[in-house]
Amino acid sequence: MKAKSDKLREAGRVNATSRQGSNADKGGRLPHAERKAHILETATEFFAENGLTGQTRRLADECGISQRLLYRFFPTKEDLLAEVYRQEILGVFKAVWFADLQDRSKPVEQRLTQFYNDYLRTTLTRKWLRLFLYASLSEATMAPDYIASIVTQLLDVIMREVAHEQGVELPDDRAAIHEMAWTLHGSVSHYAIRRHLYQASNILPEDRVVAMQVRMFLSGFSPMISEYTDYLS
Amino acid sequence: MKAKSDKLREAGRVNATSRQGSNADKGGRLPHAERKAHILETATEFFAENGLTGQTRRLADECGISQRLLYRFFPTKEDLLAEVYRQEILGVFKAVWFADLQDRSKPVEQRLTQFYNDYLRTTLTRKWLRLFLYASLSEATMAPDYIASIVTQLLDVIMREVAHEQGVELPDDRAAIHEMAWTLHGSVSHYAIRRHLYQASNILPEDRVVAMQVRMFLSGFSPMISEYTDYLS
DNA sequence: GCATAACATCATCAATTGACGACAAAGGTA
DNA sequence: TACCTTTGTCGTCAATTGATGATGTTATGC
Repeated sequence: MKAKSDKLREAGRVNATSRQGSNADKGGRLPHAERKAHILETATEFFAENGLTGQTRRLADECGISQRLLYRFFPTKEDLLAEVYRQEILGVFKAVWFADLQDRSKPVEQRLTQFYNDYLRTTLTRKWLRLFLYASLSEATMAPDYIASIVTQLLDVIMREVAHEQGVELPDDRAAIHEMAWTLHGSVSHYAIRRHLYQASNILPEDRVVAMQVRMFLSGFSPMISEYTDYLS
Repeated sequence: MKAKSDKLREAGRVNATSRQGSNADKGGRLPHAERKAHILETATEFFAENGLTGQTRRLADECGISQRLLYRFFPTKEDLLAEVYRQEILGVFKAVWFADLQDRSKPVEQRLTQFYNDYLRTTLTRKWLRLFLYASLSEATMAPDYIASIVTQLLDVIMREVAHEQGVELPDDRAAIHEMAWTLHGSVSHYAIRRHLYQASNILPEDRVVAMQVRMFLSGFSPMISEYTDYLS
């Protein structure tokens, strides 16, 4: 196109100003690492909205580059998807959560509300949830075991801490312990799904919902354990 | 290409012979209504597994018919998808649930466990969940308002019945009431998602999980209401 | 039998889509 | 300036995909 080639030529003549200008909208020439990072960032948003079947041409449009250029950074679309998943899905879990959840100088109700407020804000975002669901629905096994492992460890810690503060003894069945913790964890997760997927309106603010759910979990904790152990006898 | 046209011709012959051979696999000639029902049934399974972007040719293969025949029953793929959604997603809610949930001759714990056991078995199946999630993720607005309306009414009934049995007064805020009921409803729903989507292993049987979750909800009901009303003062 | 309508397939089109070779432009270096 | 590496685009291929006209095939009424 004439307009585009004119713009490029002009950019070559006026060095400093045009470079800064094109850097802002990623329209100009970029070093390898920077361009790749920009593609990954855009691709995350793109696939989260359009699904993993979104087309490379439209992604290239969103990036403001030609479709061919995508293949200079990623050999195939599959590789791009794998990289997005690795960075944006697996890379958001914080190690500090484990430490904070086990800080017994604070009441467990405070620890849980703080954790789940942070979890909702940083992990259960629209972008993360939609990508995760698209990946889970597709047969492509994008290593969900890693996430399962992390969440399982979180559930273990939560149950141990609550049981300790309430002086309740946990059953031996580890699957049962996890299922009890899922009562709270799943409730929070489903709230996020509702909010970001079903476009539900008229929803209370996050911190209010978390406070209610944590309170209910702690109040029902001992009776829930009883329901399980009573059944066995 | 020669190879391709040969393959197609051979496939046609094989189809013809096998059709005449067995009528049990819907391979033969069928009246309009029967064929349409069979297509819808197969399409539900097909799109639930492969997503709404699944191709009409593969669906036709699953049906054991030619791709062209699909368009004798549905003008476009969109129409087929809409019909699947209408019949398999919207058509599974039972009116009897409302009556049973309000039958005060039985304790509310029994009513809730019975309802959610039935809900899990008949509605939150793998097929239903995957289709519903695919539809929710796609921008295609497949009338989620209808489902939202039904679920909202369910939540209203549940909260009213529990509050009545426990002698607790509900707050005025309808959004808050719904959010409290979602604590249980979302927890059960997320259990189904885990089971059918994440292929989670080592999960307790459904009735045990429902019993635990209902028990916890009832035990934490009053403290949850307090958490809400206390905050307002 | 035979006509007719319904059932079903074949062959194909036009648009889409992942992928890639050829080529141009920009920036650094001697 | 001449040269080379890196960045970027154009044009295109082969396979896929939704859709449709032309054609074959079977049941049913007369």
